[in-house]
Amino acid sequence: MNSQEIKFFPLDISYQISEEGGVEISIFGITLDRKKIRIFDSFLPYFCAIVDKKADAEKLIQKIRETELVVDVKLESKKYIQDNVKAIKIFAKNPSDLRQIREKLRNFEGISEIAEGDISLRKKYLIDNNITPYTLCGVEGRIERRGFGDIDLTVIAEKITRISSDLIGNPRVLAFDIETLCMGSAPNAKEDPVIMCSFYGSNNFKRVITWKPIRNAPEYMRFVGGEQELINEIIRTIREFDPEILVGYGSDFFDFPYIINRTKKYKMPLNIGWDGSEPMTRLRLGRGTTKLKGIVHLDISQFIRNVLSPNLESERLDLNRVGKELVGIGKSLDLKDTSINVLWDGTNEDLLKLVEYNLRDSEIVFKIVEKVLPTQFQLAKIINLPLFDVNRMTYSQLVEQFLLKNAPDFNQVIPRRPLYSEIKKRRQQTYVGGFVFEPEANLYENIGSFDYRSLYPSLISAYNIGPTTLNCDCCGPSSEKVEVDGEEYWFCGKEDGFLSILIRDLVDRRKRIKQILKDTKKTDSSYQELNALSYALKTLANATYGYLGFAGARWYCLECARAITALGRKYIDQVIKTAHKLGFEPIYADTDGAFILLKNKEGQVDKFLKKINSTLPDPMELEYHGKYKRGLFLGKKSGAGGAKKRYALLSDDGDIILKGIEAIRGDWSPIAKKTQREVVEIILKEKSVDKAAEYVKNLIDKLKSRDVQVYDLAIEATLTRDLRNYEFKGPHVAAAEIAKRKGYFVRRGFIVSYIVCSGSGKISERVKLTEDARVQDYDINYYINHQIIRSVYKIFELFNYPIEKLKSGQSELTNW
DNA sequence: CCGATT
DNA sequence: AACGGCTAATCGG
Repeated sequence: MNSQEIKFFPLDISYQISEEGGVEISIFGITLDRKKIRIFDSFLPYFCAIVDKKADAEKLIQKIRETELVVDVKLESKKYIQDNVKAIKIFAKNPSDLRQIREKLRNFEGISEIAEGDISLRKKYLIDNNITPYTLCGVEGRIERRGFGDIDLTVIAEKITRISSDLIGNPRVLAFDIETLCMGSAPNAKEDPVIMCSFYGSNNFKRVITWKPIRNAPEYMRFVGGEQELINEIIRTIREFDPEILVGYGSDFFDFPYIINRTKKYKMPLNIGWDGSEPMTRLRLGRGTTKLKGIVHLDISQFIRNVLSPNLESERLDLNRVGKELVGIGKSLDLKDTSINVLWDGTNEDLLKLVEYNLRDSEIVFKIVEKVLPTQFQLAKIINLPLFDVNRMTYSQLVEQFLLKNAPDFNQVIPRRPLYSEIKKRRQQTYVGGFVFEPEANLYENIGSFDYRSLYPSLISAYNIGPTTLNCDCCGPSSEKVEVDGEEYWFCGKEDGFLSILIRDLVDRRKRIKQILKDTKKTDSSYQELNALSYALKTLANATYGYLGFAGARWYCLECARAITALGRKYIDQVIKTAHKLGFEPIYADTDGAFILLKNKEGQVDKFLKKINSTLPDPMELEYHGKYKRGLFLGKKSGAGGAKKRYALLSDDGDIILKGIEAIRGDWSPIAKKTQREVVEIILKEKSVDKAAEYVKNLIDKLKSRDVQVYDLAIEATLTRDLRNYEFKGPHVAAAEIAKRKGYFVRRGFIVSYIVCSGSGKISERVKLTEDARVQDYDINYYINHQIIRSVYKIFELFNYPIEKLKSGQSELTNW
C-alpha cells in the first residue's frame, strides 16, 4: 500500500471491460521524471432520463431503481435548454448493460427524452473528473506493478486531482514515412512490399531503413535483409527513440494500415503499444484512424484538412504544397507512386535519391508538427480532450466539445444529437448571410481598410444570443428585438445565456493575450504558447456562429444564426453610411469589413472610428487595419458593376494581396494563373497597361508555337461526389472516367488533372489526363481564349485596351 | 438560347 | 458532418 501522491501528465485515455464486467479506465501518462505511468480508474457509465412535466418523478425513479442491471439512480434538477426539468441519472456497470436498460425504458411512461447517452465514455470521464490532458495532475492509490512492457509504473487510482494548468514541456516527437513499390496504379498492400522507412525526430534524430544495399550511404541509414526485418527495425527504432508523439502524413489511412497488412501477411507482431499491444485501426472509408496504446499517434494531414485548410492558400493539401506554405520546405523530388519502382531498380545514385526523398518527407512532417503542436495543445486544454482527438476534429466537433465540456457548469443537460430525419429537415431551411457591397470596377488609390474585430462572436456576446436566451418567457416580445425578414426575435435581457458567457470569455481572453503579445518579443519563450492560445481561442469563437447553423449540431439554433447575420448586416451598413457622412468614399464591403477611399481626409480616420465605436455595444469594435497604396477591383462578365469578392491590393511595402480572382483558384491552369498574377502585378505596381499587354502577347506567341510545358496547362479538379452521382459529364468528370478506366481508385475526393486537346465537339469529349498528354496535343485556341484571355480580359477592358490586339498581333518584341 | 449543374 | 455569398463555364435540352 502506498498512498503517496504521484505527479503526472495524462497523454491519452481508453477503457476496457474488466473480468468482473466493470468499466476500467486506463490513463496513460508521463511522470515528472519522464517515466511511463498507467493509471487504472473505475467509472460508472450513465445517461439521463428527462422526466415528463406531468409525470410523477418519485414513482418513476422507484420503478427505474427496481429495473434489472440498474446500479444506481440520482434525481437532479437541470436546465434543458430553457426548460427546468427533472433528470434521472441512471448508472450501470458497463455500456452494454446501459444499452439494455435503455431498451427497457422505451416502454416506461413519463420519460420525455433520453439525453447524454450518446457521448463517448472517454469524454464523459474526462469531463466529469475534470482531468485535462497534458496538464499536471496527481494520483493517489495503490502501486500495482513497477514495470510491465514499456510501462514503468502501474497505479490503481483512489484519487486523481488537477494540480496546475501548466502544459507538459518539450514532448518527444517522432515523424515517420514509408515507401512502397507500386506495380499497379496505386500501392497495394497485398502485393507491393514496403521498401523503406524514414524517421525524423526531436533533437535532430534521423534514420532511414531499407533492405537494399547502398554504397556511400549517409551515417543515419540502417540496412536489413528484407521486408520483415525492415518492419522489425521500425518497431525497434520506435522503442529506442521512445516518442511520446508519433506523427505521419496520411498515416491514419495509408502508412499504418499498410504496415499492419504486411505484418498480417507475414503473421508477425507489431507490438508498439506501451503495453505491447498492436495498433487499433478503424477503417472507415476516407476517415479511418489508427490508435496506439500510450504513444499518441497523430496523422497531421487530418488537422491540416479539418482546421488549417481554410487559412492556407494552397487548395491541394499534399505534403509538398502544405510543407512549402507552412514551413518553407517541399519534397525533394516530384515522384509518382510508380516512379518509386524505377528508382528502386535504378543505380546507386537513384537509390540515394530515394533515401533523400524518403527522409525529406519525415522532415517536413516533423517541422509542420513543430509549428502546429502548440495550437493543438492549447485546443486540447480548452476543450479537455487528448491530442489524438483534437488532431482529428472538425470545426463543429471542436465547438460542440467546448460547449459539452462547459455545460455542467451551467447545469445544462447535454441535448442528444439530432436524428437523421431531423438533420434532413434542418437542411431544407436556409437563411441570409453577410452583406456584400458591389464595387465599381476600377483602379483605386489610397484605400483604408476597416473591419469589426471578430464580428460574429462579438454579436453573440453583445446581444446575448444563444438557444437558452432566444425568445425567453422572462422578457417577452416587448423587449429589444432583432428583425430578420419580417420575423422578430429577442434574446433575454435579464440573465446572460450559457453560449454568450462562454463566447465572451473566449473573446475577452484573446483580447488580453493580444495585449500581452504586443509587449512580448517573438524570441521570448512564452511568445509561441501565447500566440497558439490566441489562435485556438479565435478558432473556437469564429466557428461558433457556423455551428449554430449546422444541421448536425446538438445546440442547433437557426434563429440565432439568422439573428447574427442580420445584426452583422446592420453594422456593416452603419460603416458605409457613416463613412459617406464624413466625406469618405466606401468602395467595397463584405460581411464584417470595408475598404474606404481616404482621399485627402486621412486625418479624419480617428474621428470616424470614434464616431462608430461610441455607438457600439461592448465588446464590439471597429478596427483600422491601415491603408493600401492601390487596389484593383474587377468587373463582372455580364452587365455593369464590379464583381464581388474579387480584387487585388498593393500594400505600401509592395506586397500584393489577391482575393477571389482566378490566380488563386484551383480550377485554373498554372499558365492562366501565372499570367493573371503577372498582369495584376504590372498594373498595380507600374500602372502600365502596355507592359502588361506585352507580357500577354509574348505568352500567346509561346502557346501558338507550343513552346510551353504540359504541366503548365494542367487543369485540376477535385471530385465532390462519386462518379455515378454526377448528373452531367463536365470536363473534369470525363477526365476522371478516363482515370478510372486506367485503374485509379476514383471516388469522392479524387483529384483529377487534365488537359483540353484539339479536335471538335464538346470539351468533355477532348480531355486527356495530364500524365498522358504531350505538348502537341493541346488545343491552342482553347488555351488562348478560355484560359489566358479569360483570366485577364476584364483587366484590359477596364483600361479600354482592345482584347483582339492581345491575340492577333505578335509581340512587338518577338516580331522585331 | 436558357436553366441547371458544377 | 461550421455558415452563406458569389461568378462563370459548361452541359443538355
